[in-house]
Amino acid sequence: MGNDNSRETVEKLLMSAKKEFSEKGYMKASLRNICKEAGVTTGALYFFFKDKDDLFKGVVGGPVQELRTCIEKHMSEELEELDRYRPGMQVDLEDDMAAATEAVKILFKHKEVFEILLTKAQGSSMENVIDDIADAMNKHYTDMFWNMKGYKSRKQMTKEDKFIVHWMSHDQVELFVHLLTHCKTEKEALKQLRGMFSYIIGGWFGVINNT
Amino acid sequence: MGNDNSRETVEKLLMSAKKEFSEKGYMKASLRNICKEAGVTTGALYFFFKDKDDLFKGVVGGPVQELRTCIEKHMSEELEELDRYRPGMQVDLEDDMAAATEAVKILFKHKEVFEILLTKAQGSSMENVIDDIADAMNKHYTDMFWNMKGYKSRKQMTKEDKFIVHWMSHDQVELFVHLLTHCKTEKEALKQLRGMFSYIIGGWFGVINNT
Amino acid sequence: MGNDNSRETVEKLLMSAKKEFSEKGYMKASLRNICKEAGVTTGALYFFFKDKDDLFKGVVGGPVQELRTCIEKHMSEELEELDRYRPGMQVDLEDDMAAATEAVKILFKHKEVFEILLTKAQGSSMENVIDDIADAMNKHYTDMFWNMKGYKSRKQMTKEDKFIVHWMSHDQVELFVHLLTHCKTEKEALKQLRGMFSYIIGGWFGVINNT
Amino acid sequence: MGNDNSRETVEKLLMSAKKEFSEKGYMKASLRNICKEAGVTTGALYFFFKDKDDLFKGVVGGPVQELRTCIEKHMSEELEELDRYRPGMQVDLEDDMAAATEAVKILFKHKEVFEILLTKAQGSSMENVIDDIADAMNKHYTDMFWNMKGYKSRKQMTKEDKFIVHWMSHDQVELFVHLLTHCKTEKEALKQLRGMFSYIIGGWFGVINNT
DNA sequence: GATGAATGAGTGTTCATTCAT
DNA sequence: AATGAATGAACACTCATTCAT
Repeated sequence: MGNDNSRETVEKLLMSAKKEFSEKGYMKASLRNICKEAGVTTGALYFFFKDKDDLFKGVVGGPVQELRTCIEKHMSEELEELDRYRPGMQVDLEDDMAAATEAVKILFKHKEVFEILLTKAQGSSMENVIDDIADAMNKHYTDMFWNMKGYKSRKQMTKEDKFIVHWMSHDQVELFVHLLTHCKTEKEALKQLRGMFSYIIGGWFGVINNT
Repeated sequence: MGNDNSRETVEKLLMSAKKEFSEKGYMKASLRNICKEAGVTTGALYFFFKDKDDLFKGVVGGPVQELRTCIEKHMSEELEELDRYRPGMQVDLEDDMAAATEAVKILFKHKEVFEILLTKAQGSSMENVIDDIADAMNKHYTDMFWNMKGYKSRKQMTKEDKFIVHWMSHDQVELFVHLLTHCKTEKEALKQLRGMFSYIIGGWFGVINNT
Repeated sequence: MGNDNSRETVEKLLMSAKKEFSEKGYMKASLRNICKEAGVTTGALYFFFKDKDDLFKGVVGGPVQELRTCIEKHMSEELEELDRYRPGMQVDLEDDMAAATEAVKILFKHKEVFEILLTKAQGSSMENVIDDIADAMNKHYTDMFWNMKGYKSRKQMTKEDKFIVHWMSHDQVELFVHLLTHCKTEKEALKQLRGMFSYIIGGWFGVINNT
Repeated sequence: MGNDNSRETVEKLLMSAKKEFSEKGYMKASLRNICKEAGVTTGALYFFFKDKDDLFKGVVGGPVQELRTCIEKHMSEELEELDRYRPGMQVDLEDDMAAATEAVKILFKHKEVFEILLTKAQGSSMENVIDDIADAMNKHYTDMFWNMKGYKSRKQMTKEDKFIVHWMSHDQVELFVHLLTHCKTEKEALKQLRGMFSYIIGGWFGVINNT
């Protein structure tokens, strides 16, 4: 079990699946096609993967995990920094930029996979991963928000505060999606990153000052 | 021609289709189910609609047109206003808010339809309507941008300028999507609207000043 | 009943049907298409024609009758002539040619219809008309045969005689089919007719002399 | 690969398909019926055959190939013989008869299949095989014709010559069709063959001498 | 005379999945 | 570890035909 032959089969299957999912999306992808392209029978596929959804997870699972880890690391670092923040202080963007740069690098390292995940996952069990990530970021940005607002704790936040933070978290994710789908290379994406940060930061201060 | 009976049949079909598309998305929706639910045979459906896609258009076409008209009206008005703008001037948000309010009202008037369009249209010929709308807005915001930047014309814009404007146009749309999918009622959405505008406007000035 | 309006409707229907049958053949022809092309509803079609097959007869019936009449006339004339025939006599081809010429003229007068009948009637009740005509000719040629052979009556014919006469009758028909489907105009067909008669006549004498 | 079970399934499918095509023709044949009759599901059919047309080819392909091979062999042999021919010579029919006999044997070995091919193939990709065969024979008989006519080459042939040769080639095929559809057994067909050859040969000489 | 609506059985085809070997 | 065969339900769509109005 797990010898070189089987590893090779799995590899061929994943390659072929990535191609098919990328071209047709999860729903229209045909397992038959994937197997034919991989030079393998359907039976073989079902030996390694429970079902279509499991195969999909096989394709996108790794990169997604990598990204999640990166984000979690970033979020805990930023929280520490937050403790040193006092209202009126100029926020140091450099750390954020470093984190975002790292994220962009991961995104482009697995460009095809993330494109599948972002625009072709409908019907699979992972069609909501991005929302999940946004939700995770929401918790983080919530803390950031009341801190910057000068609130004593999360409990002081109004319903409107919560809503706008949720949107901003979501939009943060959307920014990365946009970079991935509108830049051809990592280099190009990194070049645009700073400009987009101006927008996000501007938005944050717009919110902080006006509500 | 188009007597009460047939109108009723079409109506039942559209109701049933709306429900099915809403629950399963365009691709997984079954015409058989739709007909059964409407108490009608498949043949009847095909008397009124060319095919699955035509039925989908029947469901979403009207509201989409309504929204398009609203947006076009708004964009031409805003352009007129732009002629009076001078760098450094405080932008009057009231007109924008009025337009956005109108859009939100349309969105919530056909909430179910727009939700289908936004998240369940994959596979249909209308899967890109939102992107199309964003593109239309892009042209508009491009003009707004170089004007606010103090450029003489669109030609002075750099590649980075164009990219960021594209993103902001896209994000404008995303804002409405967010309102639609995260607010239960029109009333709630309108209440959040002002806060979100702070974000967008803040973002715009962040970009204008920093690039 | 039978006013100008209804006549016009029938005419439009027949035109449209001819076109559709010609393009797709009886089986693949769609009554829906025929009606749409004619600018008429299905109900109207069913007022004038019993069913699909009846419509087909409406299209091809007239020309077929015309051809049948022509053939019958020819066959009775030829029989009279036959009474004057004695073994060894040179057969006068002129009468045959005249008859054949007349037949070719009818065929090309309704070229499209006969092409339908010959190559696109499969599935309709008239798919065997040509065989029927061949059978009718068979009776005629049978008489001609035993006469030329010097037999006293039809009863002297062997099984082989009957078979070959059947074939020759059938082939006579096939000749006309070939002219119709391989010549563009009546003029061209008539030009080829004489050469083809050499073949048929040669065949007849080959049979008469060798069996 | 291709074990006894699967071979058996294919065999049942082909039997059942042959029966259905024979009874209803290609177009009206129902794959569902074929599968039901074969005691197999539609999925099984589609495992072995690409589509309806492929199944049809599966039924008729073998016999057609056999016939084609036979004809090609015959035509090259006859061409060699032609080199020894001088105008006025008596043509030796024995070789032709031998070839025709072989063809008839093939035809009756697969009687049902050839009947399908000749009268029930409309709509399939093989609806023109017989015409194709006739065309192949046309090339062959063209060479034979100008040789017998005493022409130096094919280029001396007139438009009328070409037309009549085309017809004779076509008629040669028609002869076999007639034998197949009007004789019950191979034995009976072979008995009639000689008589029919008298006709064809007579026809050829009629043409050669009179044009 | 003719319409517009509706029927309902039928089509070929595709699918993810299973399982004996 | 992998094959090849088979399942069976589902799919969108088309058809000739009917009939109340």
